[in-house]
Amino acid sequence: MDLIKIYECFCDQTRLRLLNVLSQGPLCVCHFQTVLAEPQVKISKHLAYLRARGLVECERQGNWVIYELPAKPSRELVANLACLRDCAQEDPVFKRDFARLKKIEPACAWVRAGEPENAPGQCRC
Amino acid sequence: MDLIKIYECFCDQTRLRLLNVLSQGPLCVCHFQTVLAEPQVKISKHLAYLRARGLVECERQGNWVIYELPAKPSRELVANLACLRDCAQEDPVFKRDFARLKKIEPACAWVRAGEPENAPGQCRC
DNA sequence: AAACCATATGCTTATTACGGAATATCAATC
DNA sequence: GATTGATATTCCGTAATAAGCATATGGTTT
Repeated sequence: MDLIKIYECFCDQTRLRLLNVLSQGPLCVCHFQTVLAEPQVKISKHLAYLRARGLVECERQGNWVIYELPAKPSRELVANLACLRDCAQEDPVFKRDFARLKKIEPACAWVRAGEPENAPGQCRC
Repeated sequence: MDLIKIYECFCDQTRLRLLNVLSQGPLCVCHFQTVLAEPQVKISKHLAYLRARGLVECERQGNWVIYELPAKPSRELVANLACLRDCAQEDPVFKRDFARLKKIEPACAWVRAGEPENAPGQCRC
């Protein structure tokens, strides 16, 4: 029963926030730190947790590691992410994350565009 | 963030099975034992877990305790139960539970009908 | 190669979760 | 009131989780 893995990932607030933000597109770890305003260890560990259960995938690009939702997500994952997205609509925490995400959008445009050659020498967020 | 409580309840297989079966209507504990084919302690504890988080409600009727989904479920709960129902459609474990539920339907008709006066003197399942 | 940056991994502690065996509660019946 | 039936709780051991600190890794730059 693969559903369990999904719900194990969903039952922590930090992970829900990560997944919610990821629904807007790929990001690298430093961006998560800024958007969630949580320490690096915390972000990194929860991403590892998600990765171990197949809820996210990642790819290294130089110093940066880009995380994104699976390219071929299961039916269950799609359904539950949609449900989450729906439920999170009004939640202040999720809304705040989205607001901060919008703010740093310029700084992470190269990720979304898939242009590692445009990555800054140093993190800008 | 109330979503977390929901997902905490969802991340155990026994609880998912309980909720799935409950989606068909109220039942009492002995019925769950038969349908899930799990020991009494296990069923009772997981029902208590669900109750503590508001995912189920219960009412005593003589020797029996009837469990059901909340009369006024939150928007999030409704959405997630629907999603679960959708995802569980083809799962063999859930399907087996439904099959066993159908088998004992006569034995628990009085629960669904809300007729405690028709409860048998002794458990029939 | 040394310094630096972004990210990951041990290690520790506290908390919570799960299961089973035994026992307790609560209600009905004899 | 003693017994029986249905359900809940306690106690135990084990395992998983979450968080922080310190440190390690992998890659880039000088």
